[in-house]
Amino acid sequence: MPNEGFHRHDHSTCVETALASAEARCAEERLRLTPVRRRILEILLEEHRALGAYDILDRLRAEGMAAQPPVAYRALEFLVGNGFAHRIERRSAYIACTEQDPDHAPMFLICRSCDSIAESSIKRTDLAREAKHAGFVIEHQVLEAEGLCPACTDTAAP
Amino acid sequence: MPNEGFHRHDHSTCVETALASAEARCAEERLRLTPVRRRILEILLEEHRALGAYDILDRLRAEGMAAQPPVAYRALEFLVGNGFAHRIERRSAYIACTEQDPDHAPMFLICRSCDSIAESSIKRTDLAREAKHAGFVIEHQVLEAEGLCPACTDTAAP
DNA sequence: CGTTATCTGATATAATATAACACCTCAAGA
DNA sequence: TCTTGAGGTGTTATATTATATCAGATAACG
Repeated sequence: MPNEGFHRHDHSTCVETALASAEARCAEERLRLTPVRRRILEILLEEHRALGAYDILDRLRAEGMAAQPPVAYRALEFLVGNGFAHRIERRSAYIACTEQDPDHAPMFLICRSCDSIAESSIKRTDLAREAKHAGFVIEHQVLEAEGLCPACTDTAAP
Repeated sequence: MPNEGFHRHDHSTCVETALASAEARCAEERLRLTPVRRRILEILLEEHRALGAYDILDRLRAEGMAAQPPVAYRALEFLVGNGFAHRIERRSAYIACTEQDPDHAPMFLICRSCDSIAESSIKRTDLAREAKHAGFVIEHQVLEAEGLCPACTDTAAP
């Protein structure tokens, strides 16, 4: 299914699967998925929504782990840098990655009413074409759309 | 010219033209382009790059205007809300708008080397099509691409 | 002219993010 | 085996970005 962000699904297995595949890729590419990094990815996967760095720190603190801001920011830098998570700029928040396709750039659909976020995607070339007109070489794309998700279109304030 | 962000141009006239057209539109739509708002728009136009709210406050302070954070944030809210400026999420910064076409969403090309920013654009429908698959209604789009501008492609670090 | 909405000025504080340094650990090379 | 260096963690302190709130001013409009 290309986009399950706004749909129910079996959550415990999806967390396990994603964690396992992250572990596999780290082993393959000699990346160190240390305990803090792994736990933070797991938290993001469990929540299945965007969390602020300080939300994550609260969780870590509750579990007795080290919880100074750099702990979260460093782990998030690793996770985002390696494609295991994304930063949602509009929210200054972080969310686990649910699709990894090198040909597509992630696109996020953020509901202003219920704050749910779905990860969609767009062909990388679609934006690259625009950039090319300006002689610009894209290294990182931010595609975020804010609006109303299917569940909120009827009920939310205008 | 569709995109002059990475090119030289006559700057004093472009500031004047943009200000005049902002004034015209405000008169037309009963929007209040007050002195602070006008001055901040002018600063953004003069700089022709993205400024942080506190950069703007420094400028205001130097000119003897009120310069508490809310002064800038309120004016920026007005300017962004009415399309006279944009917020660059990747930089937590603000830039004057250089194109206004209701059919197109602004797209920003941010050079990671020299930090220049060009405003390009993309058909609104291009992203809306993706969103529609998810039953999502877009109200606001953020399209930002980070990379290297033409002037930096050769010289910048990899 | 009076009323109401909008805007400004100011203080305080919240939320987000980074700098810097000591220490640890583990693998690669001498 | 030693040692050395890169990358990771823990911690303190601080920087940067943004908002809540309330009192007073000004404009819009009947």
